[in-house]
Amino acid sequence: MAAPCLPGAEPRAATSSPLATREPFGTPTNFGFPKSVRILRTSDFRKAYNEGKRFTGRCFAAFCLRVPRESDDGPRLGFTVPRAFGRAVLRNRAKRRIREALRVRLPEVAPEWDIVINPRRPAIAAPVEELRREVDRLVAQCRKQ
RNA sequence: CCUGUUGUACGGGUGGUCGCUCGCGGGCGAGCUUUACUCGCCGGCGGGAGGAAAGUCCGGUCUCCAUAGGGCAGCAUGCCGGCUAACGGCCGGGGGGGUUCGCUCAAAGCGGAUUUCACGGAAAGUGCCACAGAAAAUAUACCGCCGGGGAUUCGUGUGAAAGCUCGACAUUCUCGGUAAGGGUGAAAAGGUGCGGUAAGAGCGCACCGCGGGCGGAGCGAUCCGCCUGGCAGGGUAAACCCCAUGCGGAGCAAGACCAAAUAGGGGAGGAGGGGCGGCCCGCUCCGUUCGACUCCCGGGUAGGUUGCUAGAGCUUGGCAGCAAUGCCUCGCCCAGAGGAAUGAUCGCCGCCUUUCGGGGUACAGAAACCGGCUUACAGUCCAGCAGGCCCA
RNA sequence: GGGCCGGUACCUCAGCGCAUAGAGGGGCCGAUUACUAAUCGGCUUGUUCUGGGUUGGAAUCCCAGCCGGUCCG
Repeated sequence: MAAPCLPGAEPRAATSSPLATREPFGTPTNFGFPKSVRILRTSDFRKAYNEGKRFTGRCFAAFCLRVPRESDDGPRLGFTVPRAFGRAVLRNRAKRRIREALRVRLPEVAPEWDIVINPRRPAIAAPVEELRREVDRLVAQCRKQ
């Protein structure tokens, strides 16, 4: 493979960050994931589960809730992995892989969304391309206009 | 050299890109009159999972409840000595059991190697011991053996006979002696041998075992020797229990501070209630006028800071000790998150495997912190032991 | 961070030191019926979760482990 990573998803995202220098094999740059864009409160999780729109894939289920916000610190993201999913190593791996796949696409999502992700078992071993495809479908639903 | 096993050390390396979190110092901006301080943004440097972080089976540190106090109950531990902050852990020693080898004709015994043991008490008491067996815990009825007496039958002597005398390899009754033997059973009231006897028996003797005493060695468990007693008396305490020792209870969601939330709203009960745990005592706080506390209705907050990581810490060298470990010394700072970071992805190299396309690379993720134990684990290094092959 | 409970046939369970480890359901075979269901008769099945230990003897007692469930803060 001459250009092994990111066949389709990468180029237009990079344009939104003028300071980023383009690396030859780089994934999109300049997309942090600080605490301010994470869902941290139990009440926020509750609301997303009860009122959010459900989006189901093979590797995860997502609950998306449109929240009116005056400031533009959205969109926000949260993860829930139950104990029944597996041991701690597996829970962490599933969560981290989905988070990284979604992190680089976050600027495309409209800021008014709260998204809660429930990973599923296949996310532990699924190839990266499959994860990116599912993230594509999720982002398409919550895209910025 | 290969395989197995036990212990020990390690448990992929390197580079690119994009992130997360903590710390350090820098620039810019804002709050403030300025310093200080706080907040935001930007880029820089440094740290960032384990040997088991796991299971939560033990022990502690720490915090609050009284400076953690007395008794009962409960739980745990249980040969001896040492180590340790402590332990149910570790080290060393003793004793018992198993396996194996040697001495020996063999057994017993002795010695070596290896392995294993929750190894206080069954002469404080209670319970239980199926089946089999005469008997399963008080030892003694039964069978058997032996002796005395009687009856039957037969024989013998005498006699006319009845009967009497003596005897028997027989059958049976009765009185007594005895505990050697009695198919069993996991276990049978010391064992073996000789003597002894009507038959027998520690009845006597020798050796072994056991109890008691004395002496010696050892800190001690215990070992060795001598004297003495004919023998105490089954097993089971991972059955109840007894003895000794230890344990107060809860746990970082412990606990402390700040902010927010207010009204001590309405109603009913009410002399006791809380700290306090299974119970009692004791201590302490609040209350019986101004009403503690409990219940119901209604309402509010469930955010931040701290505890939070420099420690029974790691490491270099030396000394003491058989060792566990301790002491001295050189150097080091090594995660502190909080819906929970420590990652994702792409190369190259290493290792294993291959049907030459490739595939695989263990067990596993800190949650206040330490010391153990246990369990999981691809592969690699070293050492010990066992087995096999090759060379000399 | 703590407490408690369970694991026995394919399933649901009983059994509390001396059993050939049972019951119900299921399954299989046969009878009945034109056929099926129901009914009746017979048969089938255990590493008692695993590994040690105590005992003469363990599903049962003790220890360790594995798995599952549940409760409290």
